Amino acid sequence: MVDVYIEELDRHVGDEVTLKGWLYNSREGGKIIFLILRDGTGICQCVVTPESVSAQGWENAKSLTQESSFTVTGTVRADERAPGGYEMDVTALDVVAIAEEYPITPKEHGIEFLADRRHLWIRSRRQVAILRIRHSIIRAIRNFFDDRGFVLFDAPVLTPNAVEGTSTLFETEYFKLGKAYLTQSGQLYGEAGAMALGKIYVFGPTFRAEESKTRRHLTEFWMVEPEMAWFDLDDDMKLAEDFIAHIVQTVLKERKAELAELGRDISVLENIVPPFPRVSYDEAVEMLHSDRTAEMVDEKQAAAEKERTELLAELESNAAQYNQVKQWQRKKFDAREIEINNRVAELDELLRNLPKWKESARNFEHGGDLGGSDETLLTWYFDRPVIVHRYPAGVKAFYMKRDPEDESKALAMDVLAPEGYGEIVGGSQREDNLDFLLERIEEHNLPQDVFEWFLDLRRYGSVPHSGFGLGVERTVAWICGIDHVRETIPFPRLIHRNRP
RNA sequence: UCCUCGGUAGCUCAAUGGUAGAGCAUGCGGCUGUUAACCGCAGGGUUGUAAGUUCGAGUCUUACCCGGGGAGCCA
Repeated sequence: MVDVYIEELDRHVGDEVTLKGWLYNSREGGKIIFLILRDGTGICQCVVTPESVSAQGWENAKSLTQESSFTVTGTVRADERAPGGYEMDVTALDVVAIAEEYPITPKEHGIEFLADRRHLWIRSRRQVAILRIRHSIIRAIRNFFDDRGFVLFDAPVLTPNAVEGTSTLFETEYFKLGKAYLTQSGQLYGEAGAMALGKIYVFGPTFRAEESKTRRHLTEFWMVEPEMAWFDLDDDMKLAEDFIAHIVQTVLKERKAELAELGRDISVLENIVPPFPRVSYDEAVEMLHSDRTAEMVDEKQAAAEKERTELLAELESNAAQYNQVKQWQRKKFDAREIEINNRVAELDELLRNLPKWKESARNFEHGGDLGGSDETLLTWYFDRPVIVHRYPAGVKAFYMKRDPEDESKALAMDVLAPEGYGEIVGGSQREDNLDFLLERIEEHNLPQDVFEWFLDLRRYGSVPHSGFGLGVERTVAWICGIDHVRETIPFPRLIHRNRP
């Protein structure tokens, strides 16, 4: 008898094997029980009848509650009807632990309820799929850099100062040395690493104490930050697009089943190959001002209104039939009503926002930073991530190098993911001239003394260098096609939540 | 910090100012191929908190608490 995982069942058709796991769901039909077993690698329907198992085995099967742990032995059989494609005809079943009444039922739940039970929620198929994709993404990130001669370079989490002097950071007392802060970026340390090792990447958790309450923000998130000596902005952009394409193509290769579980449209991801379109800030502003952008907003508006009307018509028609149909049909109607109400609420919000987006794009003032809606509109032009480069220096960090061809611009670039996911990468060529950097520090009213070590990097053999940061959770959300980063990390830290 | 939406059964949601409901979950009964199984029965409520208007408040008003979405900022 051999113990196997559900993901290995395809190699054991016809064999008698043992599965170990938890009861995901069950259906009982008098003299037959269907047990849906999950083991972390997948789910498998196990069929039990009084003839197939001992009297004790039959009693065991009947006693199982949702999430009870148990082991089953039986013969593996391919079955078209089964989720996952394989079923087991059970010959023996042992209970390990009967679960108390499990709070997360196979029906719908609200986000607060689920977040309070995140330690259990991660057992759900959807969450398992997301976390497995996250794992593949992180492995793809490390492989990409490792295969190209980058050295992993860990930056400290506790730092004595704010990197960019702008964001609000988590603060703590550090013995007799005064305040210390949780890092908001490993970048400055990464620059030191690049001067020592050539090409490095910092990979770790990052903290922001801003009160951002949106689907794109966590207070604790993971960021990977490559930093390369002898790279200019063009090299930086080329690396970023190869990097992102590599991540997406790796997930497509390794996690087809999980993407299917999430209902992700694969064809959208298959487009993600280099080269990515490059748009300068100046061009981006022109695009925002263009008639084409206004038209696209109008088209979206019309499509949203049409969908809204159709959904409401369906709701009305269902309500009219409600009293004449069978009970099972009523349940379908009830479920559909919730679905429609949610979608209509989404559409209503979109319809409220679109006119504002249109206005804001039309009236965008050259020199300002791109807002969230402006970024979204820009991504509508392309079927893959778009790189926006050469932003006004005023809206970017002090350490970014000015464009020699236009001193008002910084050699910065952001990569915006399609489908409204927005900024997943931010990077730049760094200022390598000591005097210019000193000027910037003064302009930004930053304390020079805490940056002395950083200035040393320019004093002792300064070279052109560049780097960028990629937000892991935003990347996971985009690739998975899910609408909130809180589902992309095992235990999300949000402004109103730090437990479990 | 600001804007906006919400809080009704364990869960997801209904309920013109007029007797608080449904589905799921739970318990019991039925059913040998179910796919969020189905059919029947049962138990289950201080409508977020406090005050106010009213003959009467889940519903209207005010304040507060908690949460969702968004702005700013950013990955």
